[in-house]
Amino acid sequence: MESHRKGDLTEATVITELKRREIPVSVPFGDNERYDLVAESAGDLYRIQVKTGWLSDGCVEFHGKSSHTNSGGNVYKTYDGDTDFFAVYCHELEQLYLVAEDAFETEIRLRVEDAEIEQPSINWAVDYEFDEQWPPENGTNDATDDREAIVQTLRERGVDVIDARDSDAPYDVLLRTPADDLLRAAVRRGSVTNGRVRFDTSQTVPGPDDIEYVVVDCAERGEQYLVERASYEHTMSLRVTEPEQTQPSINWAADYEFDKQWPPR
DNA sequence: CGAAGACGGACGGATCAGAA
DNA sequence: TTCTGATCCGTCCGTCTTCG
Repeated sequence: MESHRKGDLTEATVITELKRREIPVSVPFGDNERYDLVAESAGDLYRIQVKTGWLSDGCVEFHGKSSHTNSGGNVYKTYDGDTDFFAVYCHELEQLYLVAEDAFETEIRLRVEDAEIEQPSINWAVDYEFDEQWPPENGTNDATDDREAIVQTLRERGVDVIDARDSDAPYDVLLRTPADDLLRAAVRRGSVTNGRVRFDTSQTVPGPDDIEYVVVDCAERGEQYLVERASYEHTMSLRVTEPEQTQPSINWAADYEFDKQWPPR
């Protein structure tokens, strides 16, 4: 079967699977969007890109990238931020998987058969089965756990941190400088996507009137970053690898490492 | 060192718009 | 009407990196 028909079949199958679970599904008008479906859970809308998974060496494999050809050859583009989840349907197994867009870079293999050598890095397919992943967690408990862990790490650095969790204050913590100043800060978990440390810059992060800093903890890089809230307006990411095109406006993660920024001048 | 994951690329197919 | 380039897609494969 040619690729487009197979893709259509997969999309139809995924819609059927979602409807069978009584999940509200919408299909964007036209095919100009980089997601195929919108699914609703508890009032939240999630963009879903449907992918066909194929069985290879005991793994369900799929690509989280699109490719096309131009005069310069092949061009590959990831769905960086254009979708929330990949719904992967494997026709051989008749199984639907749900993988978060930020769970990998360009490709992931979900192991369905036992590996000859057990490795902690194995992505077991059962962990990604749709019913295991849906509904997406709203993150409330995770956020609390994250904040505690981040605060703990800050204290291990010797920073005097006052946790404002139980207050109504817009900030998460107060950071006491060696000069005895108290700085209002939000703490957020960061993750590496396409060579950039990204963190939540949505409306849940207070504005520069309410906080002075955002502490970003990136477990993947084992690093904490200190970002001045006034240094960005809406979005912010920190470059960890060289981009294809160098730009003067790049925010290099190394410049924001906590130890380099603390204490603030 | 070997196995598995990650990454990048080649290739084939379809559709559409614009130019010749 | 035909051709070409751009924009999508899925499938397959080679190579590099990581880890036990």
